[in-house]
Amino acid sequence: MNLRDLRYILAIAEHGQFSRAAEACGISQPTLSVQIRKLEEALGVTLFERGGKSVVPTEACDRLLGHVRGAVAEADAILAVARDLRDPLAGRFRLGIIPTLAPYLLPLVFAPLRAALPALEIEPWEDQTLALLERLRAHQLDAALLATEEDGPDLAGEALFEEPFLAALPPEHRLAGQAVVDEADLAQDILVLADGHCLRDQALAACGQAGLLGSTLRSASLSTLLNMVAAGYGTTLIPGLAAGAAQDAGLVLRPLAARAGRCIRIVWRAGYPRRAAVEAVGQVIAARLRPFAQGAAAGAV
Amino acid sequence: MNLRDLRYILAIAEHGQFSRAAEACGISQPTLSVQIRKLEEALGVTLFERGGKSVVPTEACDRLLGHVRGAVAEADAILAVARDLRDPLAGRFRLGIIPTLAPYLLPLVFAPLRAALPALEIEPWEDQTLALLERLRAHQLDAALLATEEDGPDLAGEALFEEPFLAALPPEHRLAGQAVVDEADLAQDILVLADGHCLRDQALAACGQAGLLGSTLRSASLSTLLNMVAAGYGTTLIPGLAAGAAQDAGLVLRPLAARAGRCIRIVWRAGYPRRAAVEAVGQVIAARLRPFAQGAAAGAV
DNA sequence: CACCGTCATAGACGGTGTCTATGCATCACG
DNA sequence: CGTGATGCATAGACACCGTCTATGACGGTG
Repeated sequence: MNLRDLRYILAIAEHGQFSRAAEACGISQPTLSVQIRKLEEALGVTLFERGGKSVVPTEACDRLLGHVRGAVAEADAILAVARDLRDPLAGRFRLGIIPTLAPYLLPLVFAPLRAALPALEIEPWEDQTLALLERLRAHQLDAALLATEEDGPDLAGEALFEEPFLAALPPEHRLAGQAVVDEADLAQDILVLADGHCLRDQALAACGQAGLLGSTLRSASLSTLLNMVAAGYGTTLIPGLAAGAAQDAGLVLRPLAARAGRCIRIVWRAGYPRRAAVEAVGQVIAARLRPFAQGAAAGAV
Repeated sequence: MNLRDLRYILAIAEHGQFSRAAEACGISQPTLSVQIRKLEEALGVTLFERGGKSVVPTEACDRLLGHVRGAVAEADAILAVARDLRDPLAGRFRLGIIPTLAPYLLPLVFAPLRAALPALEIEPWEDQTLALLERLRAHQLDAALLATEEDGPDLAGEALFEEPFLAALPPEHRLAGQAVVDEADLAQDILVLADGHCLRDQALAACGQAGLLGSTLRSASLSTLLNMVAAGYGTTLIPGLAAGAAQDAGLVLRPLAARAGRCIRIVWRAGYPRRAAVEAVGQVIAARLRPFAQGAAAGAV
């Protein structure tokens, strides 16, 4: 039995197919067939039931899979720690980012990150909070940028910066004349994102949950939402970093009376060995965002 | 990196010496030296500080050792679990059984199965033929006991025993006086099971499909059917193993002139890897039913 | 009926883990 | 300060095994 074999098992279990799994492992399909057969003989256990088109893990395989994943994860940890010992700030770094943050934050921080951490190959991965947490726990991400509060005892997090919310209005809207908009006033015709976006819940919470009735329309993306508001379908509440995009869409932005906002945090697994890399990435992002935070404190972004 | 290499690391860490560690691993000392050096080069980390007499793990090695132990422990767990799973006559065995067979067969074969295959945890699953075939193909059953003929090329089956049908009559019925009942005579007032039961189709086929018009009432279960017949609503045709239950309900049973009956088969997926378990289960059931088959040949069950 | 996708099998090749033989460094000791 | 003992490193030979390409068997599909 070999670590390589274990990775083969995981690949087949994931792809449900020998050929795809072989491709994913970078070997030929016959090689994979032979290796799995040898492994099955060595273990004395049939791992997969081959039936024409489909390859289904046997119950025996299911009972082994946990340990297989464990062994592979530990092996990966060894490699990661070794790399970290050579140079903590080098290697691939998979960073999850929520969709209401990624398009506005990444352009800001990508260059500074490359400059400060040239050896760190940052791979952004954009998805909603729950999906990111899942991938994080599955060791498919090294860290994630989230706007939610706590994530369980197996994860750790650190606040990077505060992002105030802004009222986004069509120019002709009755509230556009005010210098500051009260959150409760927004609630009457607020448009929110689709389920799963943390911004949706936060926007509704800031406005006292009222907007729910008024808006059956729930946009899948923030940019769609901005265009909907620009077309006069209602108002919305946007994160500060999206101010530029909102202005480009022709919207009027106003600070909120109660200064509602969200806190962007970087989150990682509690046992993650490359803490230095997480810290460094967090530092760079927080440093890049500091001028914006001061601007927000002054009431304009 | 290799699981073998990881065991080498642990051996050296334990013995504090290459030669002893090599001996413990069953390899020569030069081999161990070479392998560790290669591993150190691959990881880019010096693992042991060789100082003349003493071999001391580096700090880097200390930080890796936990993961190394973890990986080796998981690998050992895989081997241990596989050893447990090696016996095909052990573990869960999900056996589908049709409703017109289960209540009468299970009490007969459950004890013999436990006696002959003590490590096999048989989980009966009672449902109609089509549902069982679906679950079988979906890998949610290991095998099924059916009374139908063929099931497609992706499945295989083996006959276990023949089960003759019997005419079941109320004692006061006009046919009750006959020693043998002709199938066609039953057709006039036969009651049958609801759609989906294979016994329904087989009973109608045996009687020439005639009974369909006479009986708008279609029972959902065989025991309901027996009670309906006992109450004088008609006659019916029951599988031999239900004879006891029918007599308990106060019915008169008569053999059929054309000796209609059904064949109980055990069916499994063509590619199912635990053939030995299927064979063993089939053998035990067939052996238990052999005395009944002789009794049926003599005309009474 | 031919074609495509899938897994299994066969034979050839190259890498690598293993061995034995030997060299080198360190340490104990007379 | 030699000398032997002990322990790790190096070198070359060999065998195994993981890999490849080519091909076969099987099932589904146009």
